[in-house]
Amino acid sequence: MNSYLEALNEQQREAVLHTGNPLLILAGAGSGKTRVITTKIAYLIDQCGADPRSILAVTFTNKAAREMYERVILLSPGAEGVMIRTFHSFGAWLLRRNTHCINLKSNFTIYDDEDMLTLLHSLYPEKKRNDCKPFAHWISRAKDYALRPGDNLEEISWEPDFPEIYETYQKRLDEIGCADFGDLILKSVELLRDNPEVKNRVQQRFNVILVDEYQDSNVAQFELLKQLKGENTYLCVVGDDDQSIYRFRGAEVRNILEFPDFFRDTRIIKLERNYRSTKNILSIASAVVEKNSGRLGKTLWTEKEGGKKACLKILENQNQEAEYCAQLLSDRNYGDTAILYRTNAQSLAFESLFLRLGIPYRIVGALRFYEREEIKDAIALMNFFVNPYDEVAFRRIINKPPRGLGKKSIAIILNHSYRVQGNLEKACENAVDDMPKKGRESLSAVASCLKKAGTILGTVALPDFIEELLKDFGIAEYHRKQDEITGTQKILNLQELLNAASDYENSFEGLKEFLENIELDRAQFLEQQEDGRDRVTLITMHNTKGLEFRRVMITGLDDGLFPSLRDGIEDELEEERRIFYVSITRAQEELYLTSCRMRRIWGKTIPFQPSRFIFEIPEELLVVEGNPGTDFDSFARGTRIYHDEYGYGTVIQEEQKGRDQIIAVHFDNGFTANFIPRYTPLQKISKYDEE
DNA sequence: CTAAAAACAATTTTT
DNA sequence: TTGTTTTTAG
Repeated sequence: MNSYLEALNEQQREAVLHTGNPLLILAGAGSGKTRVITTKIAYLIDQCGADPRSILAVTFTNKAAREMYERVILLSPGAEGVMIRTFHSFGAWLLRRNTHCINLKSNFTIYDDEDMLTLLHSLYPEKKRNDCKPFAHWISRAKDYALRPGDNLEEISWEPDFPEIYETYQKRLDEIGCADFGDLILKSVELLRDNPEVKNRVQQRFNVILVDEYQDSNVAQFELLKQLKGENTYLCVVGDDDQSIYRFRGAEVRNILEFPDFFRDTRIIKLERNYRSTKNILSIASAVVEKNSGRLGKTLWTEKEGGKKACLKILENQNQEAEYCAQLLSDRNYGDTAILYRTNAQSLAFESLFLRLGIPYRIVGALRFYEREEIKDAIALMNFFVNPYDEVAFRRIINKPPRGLGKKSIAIILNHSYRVQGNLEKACENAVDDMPKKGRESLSAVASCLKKAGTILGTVALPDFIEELLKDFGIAEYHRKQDEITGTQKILNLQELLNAASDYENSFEGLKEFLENIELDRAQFLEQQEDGRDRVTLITMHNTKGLEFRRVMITGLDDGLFPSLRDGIEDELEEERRIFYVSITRAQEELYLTSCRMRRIWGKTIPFQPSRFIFEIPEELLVVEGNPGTDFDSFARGTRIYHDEYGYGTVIQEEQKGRDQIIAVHFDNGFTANFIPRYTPLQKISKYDEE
């Protein structure tokens, strides 16, 4: 009967069985925390007679939510009604049901970062789009910290105009009745705070709240939790301070550190047994993360003694790096291998080589489907149809393809919109007569297309409806032409979008649901492309959270790239180190590290030194291939050298700093530069070698 | 208004 | 170097 409890270790079982006061589970990497959460849910339903509908589980990504749901159902088929969502998706769910209590249109659209920027830009047309970017960023940050325009925003930005711009932006957003990502959380907090009856209803519904990846929650999300927790709500959060890697996005480690202070009598359970990695890999991870201060401190242990040592390879450039990984993959163990990198751009070298060699791969998260022009166009069109108040969508679709409706026409339509409470669809209809003759016809065509769409909806399957809409608006034709000119696959991508729509009901509600899922779960299309084939995973370090692979290759361990090291602030270095920690702990058995001496960035070749993190790995756990300091030792003054980019030159100065020799080279082209020969490919040449 | 030319940013990481 | 935004000329 309690078979799934028997599969747990003592701490895990304790965590599952715990009831009453709030519970904080500090779960190290690979300690089976997902198993604990899923088992806990199943146990509550099966053994404690909890109503599945009264359980809310919050995860960090939609993918994690889906996986958790599947695992729960596997354990307990009766758990179907349990709600497992991300914070944002939960916020959207809550707000949709209560738009009347808060200034949101009933069919409000969710704005992503790009939409935010478009709206800001439209409010400040005299500013360049790029100059609006920092403000969009600060607004997001402010919302992460649950700060509204009236609050003290000095922590967010010193820019004197910021509070006013934030206020203007928010005012306009509220007028349009739309929500950006931050609003999904913040407006939820405000909804519950200001509407006791709503709060009561929600608190009655959810008796149990579980939060996964709690270390990456932000202040606003913590506020939301406080609002959601009623007197009798059982609250359980699971996290690992060592794996907090989203501070740039407002994640606040203090949420986990101060959780016991806010919720009195919190029970803390640590899960320290690691089931994933070998002892060697775990020792490396521990040695690295121990360099951080300000951690709660855990000691992971495992029964998997020994294991292979990690292997570090120093390479000349990213092409060699890709070749090295390809070599390692010659054993064709694709499916259990992951190649990790810090920035998405680094995937390129791997992709082109693997394509050439026929190594099957999949990219997680990169080349975001939803960010593509044609997809955004299609979504904007649907959004505008659903929500005619959506100015951002309106601006995107009104003159695409070019139909003679530029700045002037938009201004006229916007003017009209004020007379119809901002309804831009009606404004289009009404504005037809005011149009200069050029735009008149095309605007009336737009208006009738929208009307026609309204009559078709519900009569045909959703993909057919969307296809019709795209055709009528000329979007399909526009991108077909683009495809012909530039050889892209925009039409194919649109087809993919249509396919995804077939899962939804052919009604207004179905369309709305489809749109919301797109906005909140952008990864879902990419995952649909998975065909179960054995493939290498190419993935950013951030995206690997929660995943594991038998063999992991961490690439680009170049100082400045990883750690990223922008201003060298110590705090940020600690976060980078946690990213390294997360990356290392993805590996079950084998760990490979690579570093490049040179890297082409923006068409320029930049020399790099090995990441400082490499030196934090205990020597006895690491095998180094391609010694970083082979025969580049002595560059005496006067030595002639050749450099790939700068050409021929002479060493004019030389000094020893620690174990590195630093030389200054005066090139024949007049340029002078400093190098550390150990890390820079310089050829020593004799005079006779020169032409 | 559109299309071509010029200017300019981009490499952190994502809901 | 690339792709995108802004300026300009028609």
